[in-house]
Amino acid sequence: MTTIDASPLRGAERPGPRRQEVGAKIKEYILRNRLKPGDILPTEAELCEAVGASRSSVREAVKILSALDIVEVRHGHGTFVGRMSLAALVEGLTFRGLLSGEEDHHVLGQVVDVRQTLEQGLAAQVIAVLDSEHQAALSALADEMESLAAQGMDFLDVDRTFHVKLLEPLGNDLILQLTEAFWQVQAIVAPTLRTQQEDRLITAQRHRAIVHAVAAGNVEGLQAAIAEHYAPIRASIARVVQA
Amino acid sequence: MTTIDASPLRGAERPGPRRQEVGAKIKEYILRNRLKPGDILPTEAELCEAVGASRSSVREAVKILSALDIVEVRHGHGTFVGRMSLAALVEGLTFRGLLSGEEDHHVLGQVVDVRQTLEQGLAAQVIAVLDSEHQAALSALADEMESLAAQGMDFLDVDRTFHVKLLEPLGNDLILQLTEAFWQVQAIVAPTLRTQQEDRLITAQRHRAIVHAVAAGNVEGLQAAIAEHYAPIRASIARVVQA
DNA sequence: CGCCATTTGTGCGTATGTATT
DNA sequence: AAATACATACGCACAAATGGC
Repeated sequence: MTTIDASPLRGAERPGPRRQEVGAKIKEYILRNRLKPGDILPTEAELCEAVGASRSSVREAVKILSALDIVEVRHGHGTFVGRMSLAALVEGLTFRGLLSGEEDHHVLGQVVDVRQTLEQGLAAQVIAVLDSEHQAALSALADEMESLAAQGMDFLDVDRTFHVKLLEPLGNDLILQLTEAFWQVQAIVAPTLRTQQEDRLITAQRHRAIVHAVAAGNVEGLQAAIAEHYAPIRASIARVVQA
Repeated sequence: MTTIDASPLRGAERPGPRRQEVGAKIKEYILRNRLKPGDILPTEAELCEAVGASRSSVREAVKILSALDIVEVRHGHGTFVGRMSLAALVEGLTFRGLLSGEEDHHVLGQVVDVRQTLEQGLAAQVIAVLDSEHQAALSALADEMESLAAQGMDFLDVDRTFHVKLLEPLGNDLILQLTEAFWQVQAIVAPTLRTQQEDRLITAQRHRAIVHAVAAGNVEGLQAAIAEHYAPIRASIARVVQA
């Protein structure tokens, strides 16, 4: 028999809502079988039989797990173990930011705080583990940003790549994903405060200052450069609060 | 008519899965009506009619939103705007940690890295804004921890409160919630590496060192104290990796 | 207290869209 | 091109929980 049981659960218990129970069992199944991202899971019908629940309950449970990127559903193909990204964090924080952004942008300000804290706090380690290869890559990205800014174009993708590359040598996946997540939140929420084009030019130049500080191996200089890099967005937020 | 439309969507489009479309409309509804956490939403039946979808689709959409804590469903009562906590981050990261913890605990190690980076990076601000009231509270918590540790009892709740109180004066909700989220992940995942009782005693004492550094207004001393505070858990992780 | 209306939770049948073979 | 396997969507009926009367 292939019954999936998270816990022995004797006869008449009330383990909460059905979908929660089913979700727990699916997670148990993944753990017990040592499944990795991309591995396929049983079909809905099989899951129904295994956990003893109806399709509705199984579907709702799977949808919750897919929202957390613990599983990934591909229409007409099957259900697979997800890549466990921080997409849920992005969506949740983005919505909070949009909701708060109707008046002030205090959530956006907090996101900027966290980004700056993380990057400044990691400044010493970044300099310690930096190799010439990454340094060259960062420099090239700064060039590209300045070029795009000069043409009045936005450089969102380049900016995102820059901040990821900056922390990549640390070898900490979680920090990288958090960085990208907060970047995405800012990128989605920030446009509600229409930043001037001047700010973009300044921001581009501030990335070069970061590269210089990294190359010089100056920890305090890097921290200062990071702080100045976030100054324009902070000013934009403050501007809205006053108005 | 009370039709909820996120976008004009002309006749025959393919706006992706039904539940996604419905979820977007529900979020739109919350935004447009400036609803706050705790406010009630239309019933499932009303949502069905408003968005023109079946109850199954609406339910799946609502379940996804509830997983992100954007809405909160109370059986027999109704659906409400959620408190938008970071519960989804906790659940996702916890599962990742448990999955990786089957062999090494690299996810747990990354969580510790982030916690330490945040607290060290905020050390200067913490000292700057600290008042005597919070300082007394932290000292009392350190006392309690040492007392509990001496009796061989665990002090999880006290530890959690300590780290929250430490960063509370900063007035940044997001940082506070992230701190609590990562703390929860560590509290759930760490028990899979059975930490010795000695470590608990040491950890309790290290909290007192943090209090002293804060009181002394010594930024670098505080950062060092924070680093040493995380040393035992790091050692436990390293121990498992070797074995 | 019990009763009852409201609302969400669960189960099931069926038809449709999608991808692989 | 056809067949197969699978997820998607809809609709209905009933169960369970909550709150007010």
